[in-house]
Amino acid sequence: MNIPAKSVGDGDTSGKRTHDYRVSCGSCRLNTLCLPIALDSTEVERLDNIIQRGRPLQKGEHLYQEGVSFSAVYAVRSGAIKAYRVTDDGREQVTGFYFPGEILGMDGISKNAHACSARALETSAVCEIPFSALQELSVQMPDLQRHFFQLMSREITEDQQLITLLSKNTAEERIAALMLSISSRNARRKLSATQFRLPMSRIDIGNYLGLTVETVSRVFSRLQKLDILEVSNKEIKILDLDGLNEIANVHVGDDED
Amino acid sequence: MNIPAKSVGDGDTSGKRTHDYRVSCGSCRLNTLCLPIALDSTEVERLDNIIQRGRPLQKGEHLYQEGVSFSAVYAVRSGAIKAYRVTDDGREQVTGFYFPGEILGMDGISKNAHACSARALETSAVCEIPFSALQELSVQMPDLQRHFFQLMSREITEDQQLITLLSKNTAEERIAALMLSISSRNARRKLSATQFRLPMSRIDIGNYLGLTVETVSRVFSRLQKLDILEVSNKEIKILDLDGLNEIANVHVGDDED
DNA sequence: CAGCGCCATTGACATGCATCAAGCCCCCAG
DNA sequence: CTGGGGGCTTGATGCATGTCAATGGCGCTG
Repeated sequence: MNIPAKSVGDGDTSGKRTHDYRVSCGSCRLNTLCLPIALDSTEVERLDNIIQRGRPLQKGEHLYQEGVSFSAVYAVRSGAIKAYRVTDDGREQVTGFYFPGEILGMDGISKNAHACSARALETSAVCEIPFSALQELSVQMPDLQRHFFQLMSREITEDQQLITLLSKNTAEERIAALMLSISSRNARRKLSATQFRLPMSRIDIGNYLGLTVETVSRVFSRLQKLDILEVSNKEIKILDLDGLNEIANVHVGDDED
Repeated sequence: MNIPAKSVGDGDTSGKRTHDYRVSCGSCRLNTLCLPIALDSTEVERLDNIIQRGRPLQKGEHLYQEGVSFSAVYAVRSGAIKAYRVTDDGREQVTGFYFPGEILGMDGISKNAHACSARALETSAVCEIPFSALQELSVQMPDLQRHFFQLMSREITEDQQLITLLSKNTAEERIAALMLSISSRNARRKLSATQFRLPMSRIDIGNYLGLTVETVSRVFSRLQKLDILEVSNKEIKILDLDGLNEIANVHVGDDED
């Protein structure tokens, strides 16, 4: 709700879907972050032609569900999406949060079926990029192919960072790292790096970071007491970016020899 | 640098190292698991032409190091490779183990520099696949492009499985899952699914699974006491595959209501 | 064959986080 | 304005796993 999809805000659902959800890539504010990066204008136009833009997702609505057949990847235009999978014993594991300009769904390529589910954390607009068309286009546009390889590779390295975080770091370090990640992703979009509203619940944060809600809450309280964060429900203000970095960096050099 | 081009295989080296490192993809025992899958024979030949095969890596030798510029991905032909990154505070995080038929190095694509290091856990043979050539070939061979997308996607979903494991599961469950993973990867290569030698140390296992050596050791002892595994140093025999599966599956349905 | 060093095992103890439980805050509906 | 419910916070307690320490086993080297 704090990031209304441009052109969508009024008279959303019901019959008259004549609204232009059809922001083109060429005019999209995010085209320097998203897929079109590294393409020239005629290429962007061709990419634009394969992309589908639908009505925005309401909070809680699914973009896709684990197991359903894979046909497209998605770019977030506004709002926020969480991806999660359900473990064998029925618990949920959040695997990622996706913000405007970011692309999700690539996990589905390998088995031709989505390996996670994705749902909107708040009202969100999303561009659907049919994968078969993207593949064909990639064959014709090597820059696009390369860029998409890079996007997938980035997803891999980010997952590996999370693995490291989960495997080695304390609750405090994990929360600090997440806050910094959100901060820098905001900065990328020219939003405030020090003040933002978390779109996800404490439960989701804990789930993502391998912690319980209670621990998440306690860590926020502690960081507030240390004057590193100011936390008011979902509203976060980073008061001491250096301090936060220090915590996330596992206090390099804290120990003797 | 540590993988001399294939033209170097015979002739150059002193003595009788006339081994042909020049196994071609067409004749490679692993070609149904590896990159060539889904390609017809003329395509395999073209792929084969870009692949470099060097002398084997000795135990402990690096295949590539974090930070060095990225130029190729690698397929394991024999032996075993571990991938790891070094955290900000200098500790190591193992991010994966790679066995014959598996491909590593895709993390380097996004930044054009390797995001992890890779070193041989035992004497290993590796095929080097120059990435720029692979990209060009992919443009000409859509099946190859698709397959490579799938490989990257598989890496993503596997990382996500590890994330879930680290975030939700107990030490016992993690070890059980790793043993099962190795078991099924052995089976894929037509080796025994129930008896094998671990190429990695307890330290590496613990590091990979977010546990200390001591915990790994204790879990092995416990599983042995339960007659689920027979452990003799690195030699593992799975005595009760179902039992192991049950442990890894987090005892579905163990709790009331 | 002896000695050294690394890896693995085992035990005793410490601790960070989970669990359980209670209460509070905020938002929304009526 | 008032009541209810979900999400968040805070406290008390327990447990799984980390930490520290000692010992054992195996392979390598001279």
